[in-house]
Amino acid sequence: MVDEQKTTEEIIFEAALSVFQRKGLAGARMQEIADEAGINKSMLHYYFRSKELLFKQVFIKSFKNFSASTIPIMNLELSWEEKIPLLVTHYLKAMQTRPDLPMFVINEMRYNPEDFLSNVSGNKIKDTVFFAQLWDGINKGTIRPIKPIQIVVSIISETVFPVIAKPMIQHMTKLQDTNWEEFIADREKVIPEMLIKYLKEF
Amino acid sequence: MVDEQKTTEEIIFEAALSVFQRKGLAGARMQEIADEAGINKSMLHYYFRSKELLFKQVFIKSFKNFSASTIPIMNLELSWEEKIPLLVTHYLKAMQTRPDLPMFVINEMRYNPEDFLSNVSGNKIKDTVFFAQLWDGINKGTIRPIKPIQIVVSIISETVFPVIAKPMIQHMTKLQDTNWEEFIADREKVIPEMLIKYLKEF
DNA sequence: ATATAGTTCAACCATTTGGTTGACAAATGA
DNA sequence: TCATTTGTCAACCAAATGGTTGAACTATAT
Repeated sequence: MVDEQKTTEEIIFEAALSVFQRKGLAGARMQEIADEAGINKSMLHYYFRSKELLFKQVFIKSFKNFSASTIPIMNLELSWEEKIPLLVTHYLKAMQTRPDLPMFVINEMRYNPEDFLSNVSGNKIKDTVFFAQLWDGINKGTIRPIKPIQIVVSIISETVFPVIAKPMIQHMTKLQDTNWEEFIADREKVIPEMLIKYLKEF
Repeated sequence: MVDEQKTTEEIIFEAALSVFQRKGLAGARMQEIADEAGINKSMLHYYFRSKELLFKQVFIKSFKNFSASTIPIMNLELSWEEKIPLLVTHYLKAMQTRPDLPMFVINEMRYNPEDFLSNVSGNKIKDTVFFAQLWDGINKGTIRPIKPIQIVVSIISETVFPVIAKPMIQHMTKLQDTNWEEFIADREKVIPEMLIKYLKEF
C-alpha cells in the first residue's frame, strides 16, 4: 500500500472531528483543534474559513457515517431473522470504537436541525431489503403486524442508548466496570432473541 | 393553597435549570440565565458564586429528578407484569413534559463524572420490589433467567432514546411530525408487550 | 533564475464572557 | 430612630476566544 502523505487539510479535519465529537460545538475550541493537529490556529481559518463552516463539514460527515453504516447490512442476501443479530452486533461494535459519535450527532441535531442536512439525502432505511422482508412477512401473516420502523428504532435504542448513557446507568445501578463488558455481552444475545421472538410468535 | 412568593434565589435557579438543560454547561451563558430570570447578572454570583457552582446544583437536582422518579413505581403493590407498562408510560410521559432533561443528564455526565455526584447516593434500583419480583420469578422458573438489570435498561432505552434522538430518527426515516405521535403511541403498546412476552415465554 | 500561486505562522484585534466593585436601596432589629 | 445586614444594579475588568494580517517560506512552472 502507498504511504500517502496526509495533507494539512486532512490533518485539520481529523483533529476537528475528534475534538468536536468529544466536546460538541459549544465546548470545542479552535486552539484545541489546532493543537491536536499540531499546526497554527490560522491554518484552520485558511482551510475552513470559520468555526461554523468547519463544524458543518464535521457534522455532515459524522451524520453520514452514523446513519449510513447500517444500510449495507440491511441489504444483504439473508433472512430478516439473520439480519437482526448482525445489526445488533454491528451497532454494539461501532459503539465500542467510536462511543462519542452517536452522542455528538444526536446532541447537535437538536440545535442544527435540518439546516446543515438539507442537502444530505436522508438515506432510505425504508427502501432496504430488510424493510421489504418485514413488510412481506407481515402481509403473509408470518410476522406480527407492527410497523417495521418500530423494530429498527428498537434495535438502535437497545444498542446505542446503554452505551451513551453508561455513566448514568453505572451510577444508578452501581454496576462496576468489570461487569460492564459482561452486561454488554449479555445484551448482544438478549436483544435479538427478544425482537425475533416478539415478531414471530403472536 | 398559599400564593408563595418565589425568592430571587429560586427564580435564578429555575432559569438556570431551564438554560442549562437546553444548552448544556458549555453552551449556557450567565447573561442568558440572568435575562431569563429577569434580574441583573451580578445576582447570579451573589447567590451562587460562580457558573460552576450554579451548574453543579442544577446538575445534581436534574440527576436526582430523572433517576429517582421511577423508584416509587417499582415499589408499588402490583405484579411485575403490571409495572412494566406503567414504567413505559411514565417514561414516555416524562419525555413529553421535559424532553431536555435526560439528554442533559446523560450528556454532562460524560464530563462531570462521579465528581459532582459523589455525595448523591446512587438510588437503589436494585433494592426495589420490582427487582425482587423479577429475581423471585427467575428462581421459581416462571421468568426467563436473564439479569433483571437488562430489563430495566431495555425499558429506559426503548422509551428515552427515540425521544432524544427524534430529529435524527426523523431525518433517517422521513417520519413526519404528524406521524410522530402515532409512532410514540404505538411504542407505548409494543414495548411492554415485547418485554413481557420475552420474560414469560421461554 | 524568477515570477506566481499556494502554504505557514507570529503577532494582533474586536468581541464575548465570567466575574468584581462600589454605590445605593430595602428590610431588620435594637 | 438609626445602625446593621441583606439585596440589587450599572459600570468595569481581565481573560478567553474567534478571527485577521502581513510577512516569510515552499513548490512549481516558464
